[in-house]
Parts: sequence; C-alpha cells; structure tokens
Amino acid sequence: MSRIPRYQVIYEDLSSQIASGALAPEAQLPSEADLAERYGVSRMTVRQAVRQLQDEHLLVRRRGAGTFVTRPSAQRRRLNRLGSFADEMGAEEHRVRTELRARETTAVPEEAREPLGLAAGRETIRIERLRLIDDRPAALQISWLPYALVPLLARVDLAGGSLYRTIRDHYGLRLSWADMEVSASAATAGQADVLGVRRGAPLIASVRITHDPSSTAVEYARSWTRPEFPLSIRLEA
Amino acid sequence: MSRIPRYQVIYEDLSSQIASGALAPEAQLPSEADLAERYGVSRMTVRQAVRQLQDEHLLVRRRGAGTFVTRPSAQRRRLNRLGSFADEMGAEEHRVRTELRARETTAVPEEAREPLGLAAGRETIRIERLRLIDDRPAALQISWLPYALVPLLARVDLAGGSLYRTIRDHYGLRLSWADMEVSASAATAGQADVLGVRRGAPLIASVRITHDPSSTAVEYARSWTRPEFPLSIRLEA
DNA sequence: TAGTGGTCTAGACCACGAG
DNA sequence: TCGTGGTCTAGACCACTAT
Repeated sequence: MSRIPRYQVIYEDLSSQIASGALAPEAQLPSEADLAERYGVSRMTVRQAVRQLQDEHLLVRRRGAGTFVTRPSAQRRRLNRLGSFADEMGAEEHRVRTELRARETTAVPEEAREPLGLAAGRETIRIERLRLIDDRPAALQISWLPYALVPLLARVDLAGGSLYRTIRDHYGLRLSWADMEVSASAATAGQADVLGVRRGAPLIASVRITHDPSSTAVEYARSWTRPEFPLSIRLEA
Repeated sequence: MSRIPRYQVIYEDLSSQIASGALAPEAQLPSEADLAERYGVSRMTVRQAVRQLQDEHLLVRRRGAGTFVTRPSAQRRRLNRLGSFADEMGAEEHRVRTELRARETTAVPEEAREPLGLAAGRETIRIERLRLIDDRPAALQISWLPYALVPLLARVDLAGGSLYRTIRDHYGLRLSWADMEVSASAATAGQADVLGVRRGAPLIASVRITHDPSSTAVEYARSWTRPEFPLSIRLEA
C-alpha cells in the first residue's frame, strides 16, 4: 500500500523526464486525457501533477493548444528562493565561512516583538554571526527566534553555521517563506570594526522575517552587508 | 450567462471579506463542505478558490484543523514581479510623481556595453528621472536603451513617467524579465543635491537589466534610492 | 471542425488534529 | 471519536487554438 499520492508519482515521473531530456524543451506533452489513461488515473489527478510543474515554470499550458515543456532560459535557477546564506552567496565559487560571535537567551527586542508575535518580555534565542567570503568579512547577521519554538538552541551545535539546517534537523521546523526588506545604512562604530570598513561607510541593511508552512514567524533577522556583496534578484513579468 | 468562473467569484468574495476585516486575521473559515453548500457549488470548486488565496498567503490550511486567515505582513515596495516604479511603490497608497531630468541620445557608456550587447560607440537613449513619493524625492534613475530598439524615443511622450508603458505602446516591446543587483553606496555631491540628503549619506544602489521575451536586453538602468524607501521581497522555499 | 485545456459535479475514502 | 482538509473518481460541458 503506497502512501505516496498518485499525482506526486506522476509529478516526479514527468519531472525526471524533463530533467533527463526525454521530454525536450518546447516539446508537447500528451493531452491530459492521454496522460490520465496512461497512468490509470482520472484527469483531475493528472491536472494536479501538471499544475505543480506549471507552478515551477517547467511546463506551460496553452488552452486549445496543449501543454509544453518550457525553454531552458525560463528554467534557470531562481535566485529569489529562500535559502541559506551559502546558497545565496554562490558557495560553489567562493569559500563561505561563519564566525559565531554570540549566542544567548534574551528577552525579545522591541523591533522583533510584533513580527514574531511575541508579548513583551518573552524569551528568544539571539544569534549573532559574521559571514566571511574568501576570508574577507562580508556580512553581520543577528537573528532572534522564539525560545518556545527552538528550546535549548543556545546549546545545540550549529552545523557549519547553517541555522536553517539546524532547526530543521533538531526541531522539525521547515521554513517556507520570508518577507525581506532591503535598504542602506551608515556603518556604526561597532559594525565598522567587525566588517572592516570606515565608520559611516554605506552598508546594505536588511530585515527578514521567516515563516514556517503554517505562516508562524520563526525568525526575525537583521543583517548588514558590505556593498561589494550585492544581492541578486531575478524578476519575472 | 456569466463568463466569470464560479471559483473566481468565491475567491473575490473571500478576498474582500479578508480585506475588509469581516474575516479577521487568525479567524477560522467555515469548512470546505460548509462553503460549498453556502455558495451552491461542489467542494472541488471551493478548493480551487481557497488554493488561490493560499498561494497568495492570505489563507493557511491545516489538515485536521481547518482553514485560517493569515496574519497580515507589512506591504512595502514589492519586488517579486517586474513592474513599473509606481507598481512597486504601491501607487494606491502614495502619490508617485516623476520628474524627467534628462533625455538624450548618447554613445553607450562602458558599464552598459556588455549587458546590452552593444559595440563601443553605439548609440543609446539615456533617460534620467527623479521619482518623488508624496512630493518627497525618493529615487534617481538613469536608464539606457539601445537606440536601434527604440528609435526616436527621445521625442516620444513618456506617459506619466512610465517608460515600460511607453515602449510597449510605441514599439510593441514587451518586457519579460530582469536581473537586478542591489547594493549600497555613499551619495555623491550631485546625488545628494537631487535627493536632498547629505553628501556621503547611504543610498540603496541598484543595477537592473531588463529583457524582452526573447531575452534581448532592452534596458540597462541604475538607480539610487533614499533608505526610507526600502525594497520589499518575498522569498519562497 | 477537431482537439486541447478550463471549469464543474456529486459523490467517496483517507490521514491528520483536537478534544 | 469526530470534524477537518487531502486525495481521487468518472463523468460533463465550455472556451479556445490550430487547421
């Protein structure tokens, strides 16, 4: 008795056919009715698999015409995905190192109260990290996580600096989406010292609130990044 | 005979109930079976409406528990989609005005040559605009477009400052995607003067290369934005 | 006109969460 | 245990595209 949904099986089959090239870019898929017959399911089930692939921009449906594999240019790796710092910085090309500067239990700071949905005085885990790229200081990050969601995180080993992997492996928390605000600020004396820039030098300043699949806020994070390490975003129409 | 799908009607009804507060944040919706009965449709139709709202993070479904209204998160300059400046800034809430500071034909600058795929000395249209939000200077933007793609753009009326609409209406160019890099910089004397900040003040600095559906680069643009107008990005896992 | 995807029905059984 | 959302069926008619 398989516990895997049928549409998921179909999704993975079509997905791997696209990845392997068996279904080439621009190629037309069999009609939904055909696919339903081949997989021995109803058309609605096929549609659920196809919709998932459409959401990932691997397939395009054209009413009256058919379903087609998208051109590879549109399949390019999304730079706008929620990922670890190493992912974002392109860890393939550069050596990313993390220096843990502080990890402690503190009352939730004012600025994080509302985003995290915590009452004043509630405890959080505060984690301050310096990110280095090719041994050069690149970004200072401070995260606050509700203590109730990640108890004892202050004592857990942070796997290679990846907070996301740690809370997934230790607490089963999956991170699903984040709202991020990006601005600019002048380096304070403390930031300047840590990041190796002059006081008042411009930094990329950002605030991020990360949520789990049920939209519970899991992390409030601020970061300051040297301008030589810009953020890359791909925007689609 | 209505040509609007029923799930769309349900979607809009629920959507406006959420917007008006009739369905408050954290509130539980009636069950899918209930909604189906109320709207006089089958459950699958209700699910289609709810899925759409879930995709937009307005609702959260929890298996075994119910469907709930999401807590709202601040809406700022949304950057997930390629759109006009007014779109990004949320033109409903704020008055966005554009001051055209320069429009001329010039040789392609060095920095834009490779992104636009132009040989040295080729001509471009250069457009410099100041964006004001509620009459306060917010961003300085300079765009270069290959002359060959938009001949005589220097003389065409720029509809309310929307370059995108103008080149679509006059040249049939549709913009499909853009790569953007966001960083920070210190205001030069000229930028400081135009934007009303002190020289050396931090600004959000970005570079964007916009493409048409066939991936031809249509625009190379730099902009400097005051930090009170941060960019907002939603990241998905 | 033939074939495609878009919408929709009226059921069904199952997995999960809360009390 | 009971109510919820998750999955799935076997049909149907419609809107649209290509020929």
